[in-house]
Amino acid sequence: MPDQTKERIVDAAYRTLVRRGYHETAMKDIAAEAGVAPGLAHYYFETKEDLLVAAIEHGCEPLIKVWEAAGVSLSGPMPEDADPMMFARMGFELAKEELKTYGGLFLLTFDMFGVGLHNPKIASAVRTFIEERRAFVARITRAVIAGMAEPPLASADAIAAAIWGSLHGIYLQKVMNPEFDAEAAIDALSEMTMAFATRPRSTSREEG
Amino acid sequence: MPDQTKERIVDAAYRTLVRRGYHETAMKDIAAEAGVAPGLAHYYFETKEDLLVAAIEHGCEPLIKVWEAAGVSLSGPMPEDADPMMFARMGFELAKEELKTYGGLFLLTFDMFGVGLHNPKIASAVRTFIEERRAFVARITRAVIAGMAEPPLASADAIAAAIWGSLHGIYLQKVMNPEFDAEAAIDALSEMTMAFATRPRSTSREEG
DNA sequence: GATCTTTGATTGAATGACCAAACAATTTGG
DNA sequence: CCAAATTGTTTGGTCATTCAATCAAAGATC
Repeated sequence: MPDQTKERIVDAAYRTLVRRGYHETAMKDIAAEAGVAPGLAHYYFETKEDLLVAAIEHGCEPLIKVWEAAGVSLSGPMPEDADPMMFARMGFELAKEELKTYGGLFLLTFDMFGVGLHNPKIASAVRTFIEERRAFVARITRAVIAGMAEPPLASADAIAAAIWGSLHGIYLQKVMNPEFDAEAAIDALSEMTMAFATRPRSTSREEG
Repeated sequence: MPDQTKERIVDAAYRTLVRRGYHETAMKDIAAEAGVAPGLAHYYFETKEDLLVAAIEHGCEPLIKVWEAAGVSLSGPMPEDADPMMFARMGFELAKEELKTYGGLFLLTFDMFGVGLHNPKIASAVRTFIEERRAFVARITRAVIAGMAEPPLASADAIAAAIWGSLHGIYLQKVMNPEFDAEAAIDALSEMTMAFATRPRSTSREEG
């Protein structure tokens, strides 16, 4: 029962935070959603911030499982035998799928970003969150660069930051406006990066 | 004096909101920063939300002036005689400059995004904010596409969404971590888009 | 020119509500 | 019987917004 209860609280927190947002949900709202007394949330989580972090991690679980089912782990290395271009393409496809299926998680993520702007504890969680995912993109980027006819001027890390940033910028637009065609934007990003990765060796180019 | 006072309150709001964030600043903090009585802020602005919107607009003013000094208006058309590629390149350069000079504004912008996630009034302001800027990028994109050897599969709007998104994703990384090398990321984005825009006509390519 | 009047600007103190966290008391399960 | 789990209340504080009262200045009246 104890572990079950904690899990129930985290799940209730996730649902409530997605629905109402961090600053608009009270601890007792979460407790009510979980069907427990107001005080119990503080028994398992010292602060509301801790509960937010737990809720985000909880929300990310299914998403990470999808990636691992596809043979990729967020923190582990890329499989050596795989085609990096295929991985990149798959990444964009998965991104589209995730946005469609786990829209609430992205909402909560941006909420966390907002809170993290002026809250050290959340800020630290946000930095970890970003770095982990950006490093993942960087691993794929490095592998793709290794196969390019002419290596780019920019570092793999810089390119990864631009690509990860673009995905999240697209997520933002989608979260702020459900009418927004995020799939088309991700396809455009995919087309640009793929064209960049496969461009032929050129005689001369200028610098940015 | 009356107009001056309102301006003073908006300016105080901008500074206080940047420093402490929307949810962590009280109306009376803003009033204190402006050197007026607590009630006066509500005399000029019905709600705290209105003051946030006014503060953002106030913060954007110098930035818009820089663009107009460079011959571009956010909402107007592009000058017909200009080289679109040059405009694009200049856009990326200005983006780097802005991020260095007006870091606080970006912080406040992301704060507004966070608040807008669950606040209809702010959400509407955010949508306008995004659409205005994305449309601006789209105008440049359209002009660039017109000069491409082989037009892209993606629409100009989709490409603009990916590029604007990337810039803001990069801003986000910078805001969350000052160590982050945003200039390198913007250079990488610039390199990718420029390479894409100038790529030669190819015999055959696959779809994303 | 002196006094009254109006209007808008400004003040500072309520109001009314909310909430995170702490806590003492009770229950449960081993 | 004990320790962990759970309850529901209290605490101590916050804050947006309202409001009655003051103030300053600009007309209006005589």
